[in-house]
Amino acid sequence: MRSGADFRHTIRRGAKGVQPTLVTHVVPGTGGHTSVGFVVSKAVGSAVERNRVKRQLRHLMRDRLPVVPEGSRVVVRALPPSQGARSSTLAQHLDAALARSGVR
RNA sequence: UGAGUCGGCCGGGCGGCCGCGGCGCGUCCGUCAGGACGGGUCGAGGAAAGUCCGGACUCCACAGAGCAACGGUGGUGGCUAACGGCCACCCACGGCGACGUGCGGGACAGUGCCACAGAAAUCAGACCGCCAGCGGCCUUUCGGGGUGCGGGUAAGGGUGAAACGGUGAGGUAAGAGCUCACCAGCGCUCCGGGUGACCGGCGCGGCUAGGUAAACCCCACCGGGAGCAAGACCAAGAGAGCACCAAUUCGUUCGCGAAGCGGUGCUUGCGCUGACGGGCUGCUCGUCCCAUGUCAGCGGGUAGGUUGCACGAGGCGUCCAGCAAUGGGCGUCCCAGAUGGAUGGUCGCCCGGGUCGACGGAGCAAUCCGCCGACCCGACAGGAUCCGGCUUACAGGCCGGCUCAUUCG
Repeated sequence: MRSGADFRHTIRRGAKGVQPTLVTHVVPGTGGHTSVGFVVSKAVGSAVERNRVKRQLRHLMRDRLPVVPEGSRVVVRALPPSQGARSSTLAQHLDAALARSGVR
């Protein structure tokens, strides 16, 4: 996901899943390709720390693409506690948040 | 061996599995666009950071020029595209020393300021003290002493960051560069050395001069403005109303009626361009741009895409010139170009450091060395047009030069 409009639409209309380190927004089955975006604000940390979190989430989300309905739009927002978190922790929270957002 | 100082460099490594961005290649599929798979190659830093200086590049303005204003820089010589940077040297200060620090032009061009303390803070200054004289009073051992008044005195005391040179001698009522000798310091002439800042020396002068210019100011030198969201190209898009013409479509009683792509004209809105009048940091000649008004002409706007954009003040090696900064020759290499922004995720082993414990060795001991194990830690920090600097942040480690102290030879 690349355009600001897609991000805005998904965050406003998507089903929310809230966890300590992240929040997911999912709009299922709008047709076309499945798209995923990440939002890591400056509150999370410096550029180095934000990139690290974004890379962890990108790899975790890649493994979960098969369980997301085809054509969905997903936005993962990282919260400040995600700074320095282990990938295993982020994985747990991502699974739980996606479940609350109606995936699976 | 210990203490110190300066410079240079590195800033985790290897492997398994799963992945990412750019650019070539091959095979296959496809309606041209393109897609799939395989393989190759390149893919963050010493600070990529802060955005503080300097440039390249681009646009705007400019015949441009002078003065003024404003901003910046400030020992000398060199280096550089340039710099407020770097190198070497000078001077001052600190250190035994290696070395470090410097916001290093001018305080006889002028103006201002110098708190508190102190009597007095810059054409300085009599509070105490010292001194002789004078008159009154008190006292007297008849020498004088005390007190008071005006006067002389900058040697002494005290205040201060700073009090108008220092030491000695002469001199004097007491003193004073008042005079002399030496020393310090200031100015000037001359001689020698150096490209220069400046250094060394002979002589003379008047005897003595405070600080502050990151206070105003003076002097010398430098400076047009905005910035890659610069700029260029392309795609898409390009208002409303009225009138007329009208491709085409629909209906038709074949007369025509309705809708209307597109075009023309008028009105209005918005934007752009030009002219007039007016305004530009001030002035002069001159010129251009712009808010608004009038007139004329044109049609846009918008971070959509492409480009700018990565062969460069380039990296590495070597030789030469130079104390060095740096420059030159030769050879060799191609080395990030993303745009919600790639260079990674995870696991294992190793490496480095710290703490604790066991064992062995040396020693009277504190302790040191070796080896093994467990646990913990591995920093600061992510390109966004590019380059040269500066500044700031940084776990830990490596290499080298030099200095001082001690011991031994």
